[in-house]
Amino acid sequence: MPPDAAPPTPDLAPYAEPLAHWFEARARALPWREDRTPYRTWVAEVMLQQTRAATVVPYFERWMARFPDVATLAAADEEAVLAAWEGLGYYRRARALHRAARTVAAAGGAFPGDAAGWRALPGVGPYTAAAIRALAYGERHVAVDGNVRRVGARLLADPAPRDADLAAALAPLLPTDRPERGTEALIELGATVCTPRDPACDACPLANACRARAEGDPAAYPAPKARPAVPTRRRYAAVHVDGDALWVVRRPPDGLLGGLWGLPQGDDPPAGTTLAPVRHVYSHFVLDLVPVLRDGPPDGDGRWADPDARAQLPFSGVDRTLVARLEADGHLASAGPAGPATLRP
DNA sequence: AATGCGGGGCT
DNA sequence: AGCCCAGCATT
Repeated sequence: MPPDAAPPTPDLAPYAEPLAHWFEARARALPWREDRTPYRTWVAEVMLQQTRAATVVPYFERWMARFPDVATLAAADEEAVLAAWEGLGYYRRARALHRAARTVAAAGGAFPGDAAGWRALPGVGPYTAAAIRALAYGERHVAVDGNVRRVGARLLADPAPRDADLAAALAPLLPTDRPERGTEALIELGATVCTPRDPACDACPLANACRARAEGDPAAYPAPKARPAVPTRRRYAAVHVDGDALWVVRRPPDGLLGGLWGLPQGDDPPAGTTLAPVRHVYSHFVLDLVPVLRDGPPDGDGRWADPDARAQLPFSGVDRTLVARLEADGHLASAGPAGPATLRP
């Protein structure tokens, strides 16, 4: 071998059992791991799309208490489903989960029997389908998510590996018995040891096989993605108040915050009293939302929401912030713990 | 292949 | 102030 050639791809098979044992000894106790039914695994994997496990845990617990099985979920109102999802983000996931539950229920309540069936459900893509098959059914294959992509990129010292190539290259890491331990171990390793910055290689069961570590700078893999700068948008929220009620509208089902309720927004300033703007940071833009106190009746479709209704309806983060601000500044009555809400010292 | 889609935790 | 997360749907 020439002296400047890259080291050969490591033989990973000897690491399969150490990896599985590492997982059994060190894995975090997460609720969806307690009872690996297809329903629980499916709900967890959809919640975990682009969302950290620690964030998901309380949502998953509440969800399972509220919608313990697919029939219960299918029978629920979309409003209740979105309310249970409020704060988790990417609300299309909740609507897809709900639609898929109704599809499954309409088919007699049985989950799909093969990969193609799972993949056909809304909200189930390549990763989620692979994860459900591996984790809930024990099928032997690697599900490639962001964690596995990073672990694999470092293990092979490949700046931008393709998912299919990675699944094949990492397959030898699945143990002979209960291969799902290996699949989940790779995910767990990426989440807790092989982290994006400052990986804990001393704690890694694969350290001796890792080409990126041998090179000296494992955090250099995978290659960082260029991200466009996020623009700032100024928009206006119409504030109509009637007693303790606030006028709210439902957002269109698709698009940003689809299906959630909130104050009517527009690109142009309506007539009225302008209040201090509320800033909210989304992934792809920064919103400066300017509340405007309006006189007269609202127009268009919507409803009046008193404090109780505001607690029940699904709202986005910025609308929650806005309502809290209006209440704190005395523009809107809140639901006081005792006595009339409008009573002020 | 590129873009839209949340919110939060960490550095 | 970035970065990125147990990704998917759409174009």
